[in-house]
Formats: sequence, structure tokens, C-alpha cells
Amino acid sequence: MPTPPMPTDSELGILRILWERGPATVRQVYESLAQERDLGYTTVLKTMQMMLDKGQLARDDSERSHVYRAAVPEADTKGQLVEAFMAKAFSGSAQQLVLHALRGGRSTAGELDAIQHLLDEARKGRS
Amino acid sequence: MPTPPMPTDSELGILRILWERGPATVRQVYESLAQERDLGYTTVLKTMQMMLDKGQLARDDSERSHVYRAAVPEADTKGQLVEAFMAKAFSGSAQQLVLHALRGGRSTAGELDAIQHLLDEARKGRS
DNA sequence: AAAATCGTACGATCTAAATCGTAATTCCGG
DNA sequence: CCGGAATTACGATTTAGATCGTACGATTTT
Repeated sequence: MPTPPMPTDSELGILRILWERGPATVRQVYESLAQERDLGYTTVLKTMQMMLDKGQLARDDSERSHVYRAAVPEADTKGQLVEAFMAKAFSGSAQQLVLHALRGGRSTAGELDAIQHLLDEARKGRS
Repeated sequence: MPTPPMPTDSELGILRILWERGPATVRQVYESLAQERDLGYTTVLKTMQMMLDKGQLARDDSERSHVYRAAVPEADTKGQLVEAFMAKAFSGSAQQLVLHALRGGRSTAGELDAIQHLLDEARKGRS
């Protein structure tokens, strides 16, 4: 199977749930999503089935309620997403992206420290 | 006029050009975009006209070739875009976003320094 | 065992986005 | 001044994404 396509927005909503809580049934994903926005059970089911076809999800159907999980490593997908978004909105500049991410001002002190750590790591990686 | 809607992907392509080179005619935008991907002149024209209607662009039509510019401050739009993307893909975590932006490994040393500076600024802003 | 519930499968529809074709208009070179 | 080139305006089409309804089998409940 070749690399699955980039997730669309509603596919991303499903992946986000699966990333957060690990493998889950359609109903579990549905109940998480339904708290955020208004949508039907079969909508989620159908979307997850399509994602299975496309190779974005894998599932265990040994039980009656099939259990789905992301078929691609979370970091890979997130990396691809950032890459594409950075290109689209910031002409590919990581610096610009970070600038506007921090400008939001919603970061806590702890989060800033964590980012500092990431930055140090990135520096090490380069030298 | 209320706040214009978030730009779609192809609208964003047009904004990116206008952000980079300032106010421009349809032809100028078209020629920039056509280098990246294959699309028709009237496609760009139509899109820019719709963006005008929506209040995303403004134009000077005192000359025959109308000159368009972004009607919303670049930083505002970029901030909104990051906010939305961060929510969609990273459950709103700036830290996660930066993590994956740096993981790409395409950042130069100078860029990392610039990001360091941004981080210092963000710290100041908080204290 | 009948009824109600739960799950999957899948076709159908609705909408927004993206794209282009054509007509009408204006400008310019010869 | 006339014919071609450039530009705007706008309707129409195509496609992808998102959503739901219905059918139907499996399981559970009473």
C-alpha cells in the first residue's frame, strides 16, 4: 500500500480522537466528536470506513464492534500536516510559523520552557 | 463590514502572493501562481473577485488594470490560520506545533536563533 | 422466541470550492 | 480609425468532501 493521502478536516477530527485515546470503536469516536459539534453516528462510521479503504486507519474486526486505530505513525502525519500548512500559509518558513504561534499569547510559562528545550535539541541536531 | 471569512486554500495562495509582493494586478498574481501549478487566468480573476466581495481583498480600480491588496492585516489572518490549524491538528497545543515544525529539520542555524529571540520575547511578555 | 437494540454496509444527496468558457469592454499599435 | 490584445464580468460545470437515511444482520433483553 502506497502512502495514504493527507487527511481532510473531518478525517483529522477522527485521527485527533484516536491519537488522544488510542484505538477505539466508532461509537467511542462518535461520542467524543459529538461533544464538540453536531453530527450523526453514521457520518462518523462512513468516514472511518473510507479512511480504512484509503489506508489511513486499520481495524481489528475480530469482535462485533470493530476497533480502529491510526495506520500511520502519529508523528509522520503531524509532520506532513505542518509541512503542508507551513508551505501554504508561511511560504515554508518555520520561523514565521513559530512567530505567529507564540503571538497568540496562550502559552504558559511551562510550555515556553518546553519549547526552549525543543529548540536546544534542534540546535544539537544541527551541529 | 463584519470580519471576512477565513481564506480557503486557493484564496490563501493568492494572499500569499500579495503578502510577498504587495498590491498587484490579477495578471501579476496569475503569473506568480502559474509558476507553481497549472491553472487558468480567469480562475485567478474570478477567485480574486469573490475575495473582493467577501471583504478579504480591496482594490484600486482607478486604472484599467485593477490593483488588489489584502484587506485584512497579514498578521491577523496568519494568527487566525495558526489558531485554527493548531486546534485541528494539535488539540490547540503550541508546544506540539513547534515540536513538529522543528522536527522537519529544514531550519537553518540563523532561523533557530531568530526563533530563540521570539521565545525570549514571549517570556518577557508574560512576566 | 419476539422485540428492541446495536452494529455495519452502502447508496444517495447536499454543499462549497475550484475551475474554466464566453461575452462584453477598453486600450493600443499600425 | 480599425483590428488585435488585454481585461473584466459572470454564468456554468466539475469535483471532492461531508453528511445522512435505510437496509439488514447480530446480539441482548424480557
